Amino acid sequence: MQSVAEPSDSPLTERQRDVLDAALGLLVEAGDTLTMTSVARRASCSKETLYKWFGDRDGLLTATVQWQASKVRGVTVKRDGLDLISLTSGLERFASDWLRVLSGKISVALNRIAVSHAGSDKRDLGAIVLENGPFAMARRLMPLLEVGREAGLLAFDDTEEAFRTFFGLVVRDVQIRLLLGDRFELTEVAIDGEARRATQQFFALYGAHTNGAG
Amino acid sequence: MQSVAEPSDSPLTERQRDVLDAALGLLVEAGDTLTMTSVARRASCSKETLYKWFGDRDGLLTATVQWQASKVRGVTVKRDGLDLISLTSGLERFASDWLRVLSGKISVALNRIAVSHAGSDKRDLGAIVLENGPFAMARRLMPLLEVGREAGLLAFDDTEEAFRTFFGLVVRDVQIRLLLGDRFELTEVAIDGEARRATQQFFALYGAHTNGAG
DNA sequence: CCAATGCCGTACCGTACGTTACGGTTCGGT
DNA sequence: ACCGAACCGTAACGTACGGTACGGCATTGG
Repeated sequence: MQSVAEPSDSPLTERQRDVLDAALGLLVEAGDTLTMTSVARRASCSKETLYKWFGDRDGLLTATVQWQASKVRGVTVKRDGLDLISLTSGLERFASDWLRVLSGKISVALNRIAVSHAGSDKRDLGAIVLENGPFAMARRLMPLLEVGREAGLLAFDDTEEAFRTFFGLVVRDVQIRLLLGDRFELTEVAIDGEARRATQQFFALYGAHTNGAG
Repeated sequence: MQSVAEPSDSPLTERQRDVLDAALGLLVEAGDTLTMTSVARRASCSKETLYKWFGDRDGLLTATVQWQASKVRGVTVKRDGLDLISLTSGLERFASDWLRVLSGKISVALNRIAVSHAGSDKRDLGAIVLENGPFAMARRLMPLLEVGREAGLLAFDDTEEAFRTFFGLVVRDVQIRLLLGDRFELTEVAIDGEARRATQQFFALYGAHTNGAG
């Protein structure tokens, strides 16, 4: 076991990013059945290089998931001049963005990989996906909710509770059905409709003009 | 390829059920890394018998998932004398039962297997899990919701819409976090609390005394 | 022009595991 | 007592794939 450069330590070269993109494409197409040989062929590189750069198969998978995660860093929330209209549209955009990402082939493939490797004693892909999936959404959304509360538009005690309810209203059974392979038509307009409904229901539960939660 | 008795065709013998129980235990412990050899050893049977009974590894997994599914057939809904109290308690029991099953080791293991095999061109475990998971819950719950509507206690247009919202309020991010390997404390009292909250929120959205949905 | 380095392509190795084959044992039927 | 079926235990086979070794080429620096 020689010392291998951790992907998080050193920034990736362009060639390495190309290799990871190739791996990502194969992950989407073939899922967990992707082989080191297929990655090498797709990326037009040698297996030796794969092992030198990423250590082993698990390292390659981890680096691929992290690479995709690094591509979808979220936008931040600006706290100024928040009224009901902008809060509503902000929540709706969050919801539709989330559904769009969630139903994308890449997200489905990565979640599948992470789920099937969960509980393994090796590097934990599940933690990475959690960190860049639900937890990232929470980090982006919870400040917005609290700003809404400070502006007197929302009423709740526990921000995380409120977030998780919003999550449930938005995602419902969509993600698990996608992961389990259910054929799923989720058009752009359907996503926008879902986002509007979820936001509306969230206001019905946590809007300041109604009774608070709990 | 000789003709193999499909598990759905012929009822299982007691010995076969024992074998499948052994496979189920290994599935929970080892996940998808279970080997035919390990199942044969655990079940004290020969590999030849496994192949004769179940065809191949995939057939064994499928039979195991179906066997577990057949064990958790749900209870039916009685339509008589439904008032607000019994509807509420019915929904709460549904929710708590669902969360209890969902967070169980067997459910997590089976969903992991099904997710990691989804998209394969072989027998579709995902469809089986979907059928006996979310869809089974829908089949059990939707009649109850409609009875509640007929009794003037609930107001909604689309029963499936209402069910999926209930699903979202109950499950939220619990299942995906469990599948991704997040350590999760979900005690009995916590489950009951979650069930009460979800039911309460569902009434806030779909109760007949409030505005209907959409 | 000449190392030296880095990487490609490929052949190769070791192993794990699905699958098959086979001898030995139990057991119900006649 | 004999037969055949079913099954156990285990050895053996075939293969796919992770991981390694090595020869050749292209680029860089001197």
